[in-house]
Amino acid sequence: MTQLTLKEIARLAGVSRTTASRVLNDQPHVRSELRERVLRVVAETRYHPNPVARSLALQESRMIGLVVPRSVHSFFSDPYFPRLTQGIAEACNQYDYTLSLFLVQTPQDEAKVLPKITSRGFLDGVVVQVGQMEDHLIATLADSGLPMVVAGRPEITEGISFIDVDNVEGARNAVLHLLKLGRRRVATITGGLNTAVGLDRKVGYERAHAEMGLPCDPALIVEGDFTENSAYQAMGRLLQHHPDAVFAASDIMAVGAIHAIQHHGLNVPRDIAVVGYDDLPPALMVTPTLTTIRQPVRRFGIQTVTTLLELLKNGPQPPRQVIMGTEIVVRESCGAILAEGANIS
Amino acid sequence: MTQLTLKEIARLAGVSRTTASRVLNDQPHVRSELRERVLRVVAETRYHPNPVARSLALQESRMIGLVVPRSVHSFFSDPYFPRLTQGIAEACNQYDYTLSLFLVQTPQDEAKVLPKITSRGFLDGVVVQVGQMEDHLIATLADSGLPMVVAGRPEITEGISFIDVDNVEGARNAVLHLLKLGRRRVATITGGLNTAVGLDRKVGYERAHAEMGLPCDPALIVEGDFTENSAYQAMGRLLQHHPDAVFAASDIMAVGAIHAIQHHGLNVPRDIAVVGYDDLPPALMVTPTLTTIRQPVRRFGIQTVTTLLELLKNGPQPPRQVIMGTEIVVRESCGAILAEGANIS
DNA sequence: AGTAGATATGGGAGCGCTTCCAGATACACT
DNA sequence: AGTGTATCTGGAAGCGCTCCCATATCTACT
Repeated sequence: MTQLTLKEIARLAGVSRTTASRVLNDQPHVRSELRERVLRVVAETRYHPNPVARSLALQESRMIGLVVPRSVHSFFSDPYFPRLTQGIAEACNQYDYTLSLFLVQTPQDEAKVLPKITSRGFLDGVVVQVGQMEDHLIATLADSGLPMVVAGRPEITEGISFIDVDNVEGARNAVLHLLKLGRRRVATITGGLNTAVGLDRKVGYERAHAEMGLPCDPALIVEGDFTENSAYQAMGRLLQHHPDAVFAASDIMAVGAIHAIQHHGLNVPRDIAVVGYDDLPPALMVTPTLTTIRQPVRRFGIQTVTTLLELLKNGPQPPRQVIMGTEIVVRESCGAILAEGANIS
Repeated sequence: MTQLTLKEIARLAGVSRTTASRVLNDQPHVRSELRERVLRVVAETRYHPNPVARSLALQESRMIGLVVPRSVHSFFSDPYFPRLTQGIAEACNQYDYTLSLFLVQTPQDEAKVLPKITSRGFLDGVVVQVGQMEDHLIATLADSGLPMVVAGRPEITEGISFIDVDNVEGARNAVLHLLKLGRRRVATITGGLNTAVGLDRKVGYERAHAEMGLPCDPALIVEGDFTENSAYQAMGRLLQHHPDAVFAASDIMAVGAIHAIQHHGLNVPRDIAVVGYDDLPPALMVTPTLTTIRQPVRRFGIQTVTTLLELLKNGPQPPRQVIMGTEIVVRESCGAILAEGANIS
């Protein structure tokens, strides 16, 4: 079977390449009779235009890249990355873009992959998942001129479009939930305070107290590092200060906290209520099941793409910075469900 | 800044396009003086050839696709997919290929995405993750002529290259492990027996018995469907037949089985030893920690790519079918670690 | 000095598509 | 019939690269 090209289609339909091209691109100035003839030939031969040639001529590839830097690799152990990818891929399908994936694990990868990403004409735009200490990568991409949207909050936001989840608001709601259930000594195990996420969630904790007109006891704030073990340790220390609730800045840490509480012979949620953050599978595996903050990860991915596409459509313009909300998922560990009021003691 | 092209580079270096191209592609027939001059200009201008134009001229894109059909979406909830992707991406980086991702979730997606995938010149080859009932997709891709490797075992293997993990051997080792620890009433909770994986693991169970010259008691074989709940139910039924060990065809099911055993007041591993399959996070979250079969998922992804690249290099040829081994991860639930010999009762 | 044979060089065509633009055709008027 | 306008049509150039092939240059011979 001879290689199918537009020229061949045109020949078969008895028209010129131009006319055939017009038909394929739904352009005017083609007699409906010819249009039909071309469409029939296309259908019969199952012809599809060569996207590479098309990209070259149009100077746009209809491809966008997703760049995942090495520091994000913790994400491979939680469902964040797959869900994000799913959202992004979904949006790409919808808008007829192709997604290509760049996992940058080593500096060598970076040296190899970055030039490719920024090569003219290869990608129309790029989504970069923010990790830690990736200013360099983001800066390089930013001034390559390639349209870019950052998923997460980059360290420098100047002139950069990004989508972030409102960690302050999420944490605030978590803590507010506990306070409204009548808990009055609400502790927190923070994430690493060298990360934006860790800091934001701590701010949310403080803000909730301020809103309710309650003081924050510094003894009830302990730093963890997002691992279960760090939270287990942290909870051990917290217990000396008799909290009646804990907000852990991640589900994994919440699990660590619950284990610590239980090993001290106390009951969750009766003695100490717990709220986590992320709504990952561990939240359901633990006993009692975990009340937590769910992030709209899939929608987040979609948002990332739609924002990028807007950037593409409208050319260079003021960067867009979108902050998305969260939702609280109430389960057993906060004590809201099992016993109404009885817990307020 | 004017658009950089090969022509421009050639002009700056005072040579022809051809010569410049030769230098960039490490081809002979260029005086070393000229070569250097060109390289210097390239370095100064940070020029990188336009990959799209290159693809068009070379008739190869150096892109491969990863196609994930809708039925694989359970994979989004376990780390299989991220790890596979990681392996694939790693290999792509190494061999200078770009990976593009196609999530085919709906029939509409399929209609939209398939023509794109099979368009001439767009992808050099494709890796298809096998799900359930995807013969159609695989068949379509197969006879589009696009070089293809299937990750997993497709329903029809005729003329198709695929990489699979040896589920029979993995299950066999799991059960052998239990038998060698002296267990004599080893039950199994199988996966859905309408899936290749479910069937293979059951065959492994039987084969282990055959090898040891032991009979299989049909009462000790119960079908689950890979969910925790199905295993919990199954285990309940199994208990009436007094097994002293259980091989569950997935970790999730092993967790269900352990819960059931414990709720009946029995001890794992003393009364009943348990071995799972997959080595997913739940294996570590449960008490006692789970002995299980680990799949080489990342290496699996890499293998998938190297096989595809061989196919690309050597042209159409007999399909390659690779079966990869597994390894057993011994933890507490099988009783091998805590008590040597004491369990043999 | 002359020539075969190797080695360098660059013009030009081609990859498959889009699109400008000039020319052809149709239609409605005076 | 003749002009003007709207509507079609297709040749040709161009997107940025590779590579064939004809030509130019350089060695090492006789």
